[in-house]
Amino acid sequence: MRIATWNVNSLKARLERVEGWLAQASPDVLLMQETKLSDDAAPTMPFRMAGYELVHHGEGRWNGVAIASRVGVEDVVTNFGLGPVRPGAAADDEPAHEARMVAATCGGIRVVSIYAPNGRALATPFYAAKLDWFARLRRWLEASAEPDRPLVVGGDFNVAPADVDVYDPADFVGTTHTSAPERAAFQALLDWGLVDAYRIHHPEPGRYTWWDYRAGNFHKGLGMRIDHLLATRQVMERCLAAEIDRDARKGKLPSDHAPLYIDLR
DNA sequence: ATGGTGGCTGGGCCA
Repeated sequence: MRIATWNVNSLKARLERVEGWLAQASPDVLLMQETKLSDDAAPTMPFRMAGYELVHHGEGRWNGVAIASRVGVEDVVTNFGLGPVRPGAAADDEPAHEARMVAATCGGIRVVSIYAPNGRALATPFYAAKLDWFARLRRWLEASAEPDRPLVVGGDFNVAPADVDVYDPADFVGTTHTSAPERAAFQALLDWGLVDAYRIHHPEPGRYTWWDYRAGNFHKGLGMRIDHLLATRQVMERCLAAEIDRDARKGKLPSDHAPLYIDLR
């Protein structure tokens, strides 16, 4: 069983590339982020034609998460079960106002597709909201999931967990994605009972999932590892491999993220 | 130190 995650940066703009990647990589489950679509604009039919059910949770022009599965979809939960998102609501309003979380059970494994807030800059309300969002994710796991059951939390975490996950830690001092509170929020997920599946299989530095479109950063190798597949022990016991498909970042009009996948026996 | 690219759009905002 292959489970993948990919921040596609607009599923509308990327549909052909996603279809091509499904055909080539043949994942059983694909978690997507930044679909940038409303639910009624979700491309259900193209996925069905490729053999996948599509569960989409979006709000329109920003954010948006989805799960494509060819091994079934059960027990869908969106937005941490808080109800419909309300785009434009105040950041401190409840329920959460952005489409950043959808969960389903696929092939006997609970999968969660998440798109963590970027945070923009330290000492902004957006950064504080990012930390609050991670605290909410952790509380949701405590309330609605079991660390001794098969579970995968995957997506764009917008956190590089360690210095080896960025090309030059000095470049990130005073910025988001590498700050101690963000790393602590990531660690709190591991402490609950999740394992960073890619890092277990790849201790080496210089492995990234995102490269800025600008300044030729991809070709210079200037990236960050901010997309992750975190899995509970029952999944890790079955995990044979974890890979980043860097080739999918190449060519014309790619996403700025590469897909990441794990293979389970 | 700055700006660079891309995807919403239909002017900025966001990443």
